[in-house]
Amino acid sequence: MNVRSFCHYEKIMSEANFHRGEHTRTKIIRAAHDLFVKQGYHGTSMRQIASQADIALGGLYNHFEGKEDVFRAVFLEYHPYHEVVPALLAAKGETVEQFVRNGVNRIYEALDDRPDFLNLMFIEIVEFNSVHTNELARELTPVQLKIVERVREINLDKLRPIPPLMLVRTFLGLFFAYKLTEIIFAQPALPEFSENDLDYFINIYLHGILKGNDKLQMDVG
Amino acid sequence: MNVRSFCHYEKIMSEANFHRGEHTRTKIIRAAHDLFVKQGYHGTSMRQIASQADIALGGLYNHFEGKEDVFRAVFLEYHPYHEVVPALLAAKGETVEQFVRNGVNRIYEALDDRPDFLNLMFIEIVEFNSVHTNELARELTPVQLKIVERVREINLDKLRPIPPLMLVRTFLGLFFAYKLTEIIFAQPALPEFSENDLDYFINIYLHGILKGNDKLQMDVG
DNA sequence: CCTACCGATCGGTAGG
DNA sequence: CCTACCGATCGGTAGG
Repeated sequence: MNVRSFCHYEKIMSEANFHRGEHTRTKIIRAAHDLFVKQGYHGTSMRQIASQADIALGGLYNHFEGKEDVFRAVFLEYHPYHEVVPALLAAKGETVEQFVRNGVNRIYEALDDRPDFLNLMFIEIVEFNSVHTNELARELTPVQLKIVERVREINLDKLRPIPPLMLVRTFLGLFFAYKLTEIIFAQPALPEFSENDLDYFINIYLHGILKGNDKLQMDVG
Repeated sequence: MNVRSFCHYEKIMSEANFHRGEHTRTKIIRAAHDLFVKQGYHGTSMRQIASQADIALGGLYNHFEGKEDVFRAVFLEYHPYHEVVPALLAAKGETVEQFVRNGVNRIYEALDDRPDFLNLMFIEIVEFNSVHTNELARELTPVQLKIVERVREINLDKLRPIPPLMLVRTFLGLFFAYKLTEIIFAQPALPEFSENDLDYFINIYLHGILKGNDKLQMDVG
């Protein structure tokens, strides 16, 4: 939880008030998140957020400096890295293939509750020219290093020569490729893509990073 | 050019006026596109669009029913499929690898002038819940079939068993993976990613779809 | 009668 | 944390 530096007028605050304030702030962020991913940034008004969070419009400004500040908090609080980084660090397996499949499963399950996590990133890119994304990238540099270290611990004998960071980047790219092409190709009227579509992406990726003629353990293709 | 069905009241129109009207419509779409990709949908006002197109606000409504109608026209006119589909159909090569590399180059060059083509798709997804994307997907079904036919003409001996449509989908996913992870990982303050980053994605993809132990002709990894 | 626009203004809402 | 407002601007439309 952040320091409540947004409360300029409160010099002294009781424990009870502090927790009440934190709770309100959390309510606002959740309400704002739901509205932003559904309606976009400019499409969502401060009045809607206030109403959804069960406070008056003016009350928002006790917790946030303005609309962009609300979005920034939502973005930092709901960014998928909260799920993705622990999943990457916790992934286990004896071979690279097992590691990748385990990592995919962990991430897939962690993001399953939030099918619209991409919307948050898209809003940030189009409405704020990725300024918060860049801010986050700077802050997460040590985390990147930690992940790279973790990758180096794996037995990479069977891996083609690919820099660890590029390995992580292409791995995450897998999900973007899958999700975005699903949106592009999908036609709600027609029968859905089969459920093992993601498997094609995974297997192509695994064949792509592994050496030569080893057959994958759980190949579907 | 589309039929000007938006002018319900026009029963007869002279050639000169028709072309003047078409030109104005084109100017509006270009102006709106530039503003939308820079500022988002709700972030762009009809007044800004009119101003940028050098006409009065009221004049917009002689060409479009409203703001959403303007965006729809921009989306259909500037969607990357205009560049991507011809590039895919025109790709040449004697091996799958040559085909893929040629296709990548054609698409890369065609989209080079429009680094923000993703923004248009992102706005559509977050602001309109992909309704225009779905509309487009339905209209482009025959085009999909044409591309799949084209893929079948290629010598696919060296290819792992992957359905042609999945081949096309993962191929396009390549660009999304590259572009989006570039945004996520990039830090303007730090030295840029090297210029051959895309090559890693391409080579992983090629290794991923091709059989066994064949060495790629132009491998960098 | 038409097309292509204008200046002015409508009812509501924006962030603060 | 609320009520009561502000300057400005929103998308869209009026008559001419």
